[in-house]
Amino acid sequence: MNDSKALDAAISEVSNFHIFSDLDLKSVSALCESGKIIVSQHKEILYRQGDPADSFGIVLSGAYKLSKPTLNGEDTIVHFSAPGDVIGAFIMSQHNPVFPVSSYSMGPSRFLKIPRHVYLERWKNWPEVLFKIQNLLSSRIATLQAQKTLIKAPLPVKIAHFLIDTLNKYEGNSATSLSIPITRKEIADHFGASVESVIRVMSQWSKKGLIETHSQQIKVLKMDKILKEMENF
Amino acid sequence: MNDSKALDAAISEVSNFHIFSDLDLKSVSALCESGKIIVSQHKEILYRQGDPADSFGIVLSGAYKLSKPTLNGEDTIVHFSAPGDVIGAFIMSQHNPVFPVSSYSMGPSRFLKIPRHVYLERWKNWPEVLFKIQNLLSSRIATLQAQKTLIKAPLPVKIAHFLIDTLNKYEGNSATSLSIPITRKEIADHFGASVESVIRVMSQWSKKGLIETHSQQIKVLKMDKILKEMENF
DNA sequence: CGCTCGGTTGATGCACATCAAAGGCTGTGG
DNA sequence: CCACAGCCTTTGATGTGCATCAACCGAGCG
Repeated sequence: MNDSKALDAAISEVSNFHIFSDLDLKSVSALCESGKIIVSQHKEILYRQGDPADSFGIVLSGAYKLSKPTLNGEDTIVHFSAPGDVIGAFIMSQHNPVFPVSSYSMGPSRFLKIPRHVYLERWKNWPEVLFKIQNLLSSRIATLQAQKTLIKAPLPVKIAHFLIDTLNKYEGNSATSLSIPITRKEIADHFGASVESVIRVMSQWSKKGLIETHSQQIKVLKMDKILKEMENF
Repeated sequence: MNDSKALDAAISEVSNFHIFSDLDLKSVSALCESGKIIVSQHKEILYRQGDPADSFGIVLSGAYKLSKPTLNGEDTIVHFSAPGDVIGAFIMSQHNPVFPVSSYSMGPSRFLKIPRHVYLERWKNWPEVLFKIQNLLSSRIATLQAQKTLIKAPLPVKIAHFLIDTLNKYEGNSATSLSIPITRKEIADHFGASVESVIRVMSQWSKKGLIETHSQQIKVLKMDKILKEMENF
């Protein structure tokens, strides 16, 4: 088996992420003990909402979307997880935790899955780590709150914000092209809009040459004009 | 000065809250060192968004709303804080933190304000406490996510949910009457709706005898019918 | 080759927003 | 003590952004 070799590789990978930024390799290994690397293709399910949560983990590469069905059966996308994001750690300390949302891979992705007992035995008693998780949580709250200030904005403004934010998050500040595949439906589900409306906005932009998409890879051609869109409210 | 006496009283008060539930009085005192009790009347500002955050604290009684201006100058209410809620703790560990939202009292309220250095020296190094804060944060995320599943729901459904949730949160499960004053504008700002629309929904309910309001105190008369409203989607 | 999935487009309707006007209530200052 | 301003609520008239419904196309795929 080269399972343990793969795990070692993953450990050196995660040690670069912010959450482990000032820990040595040995500590990181301890935190990732019994970790398993999950490799997902496009649109595979990682965790199903309602299932008992006996593991959590860290996104290594690609992306996962967290979604929750609405009352009438549709889906709402609650969060897009980028590499370095922790999924499920926040609920590990509950008694018999259950996943509050489902997680699906977006394009080929990798995830380091760690059993719950490692959380309870190691993570939970390690102040520095708790602390880092707290930071992750609070930045996630900040994101959700920032999104809330857009509720009254018209759809094009929301989509423009989404594009800019997602570019920053996944590709860094100066990037213009999104490597993870995102469908219009997913954008719609993120805002509670309809696919058709999202399409109408984005195909306008395509026609005007502001953006370009090839098989779900979105590319921003005229960043300045997209930024202009954001100002309409 | 009976400042210290008042502080002692507040400390025994907070020690009942969930966040301190399994700490002894001495520990709680240590965590609340140099705390000051802030007494607010209706609609007074506690923290202003953008101001440097050199303190944080715990809601003792009443309620505070956390709001953030939208891009065009209006307000979005991001969270209602009940007694026992911690305000601002999540950002204490940033360098030169700044409040991401403004906080206003709703009706007469009291707040135990604790200087930032106490957080950095005591709270931050106390695993059990970090842990409790993590729980608070994750339940706040759960709330925000749950709200997100309502984006597509029609306004009456949203308002019904709001009433039920707020009743549970502030008054407990079986209560029917909200003691904190909430205006229709505040409900509207919570959803990004217009005051008029909220009024139209709620005055229908008033006419049908489902609810009753006297000077911003909302009372639910026919809980079952309100629960029915929630099912329309 | 038929199937599903993502994208697209047009026609129609509705749930809200917006605008406008008014009355009650509270506090404030002349 | 009255006038006035500000806030909250209300109601009606009008407009519009977006959902919904329906149909179609192209691409990948078992």
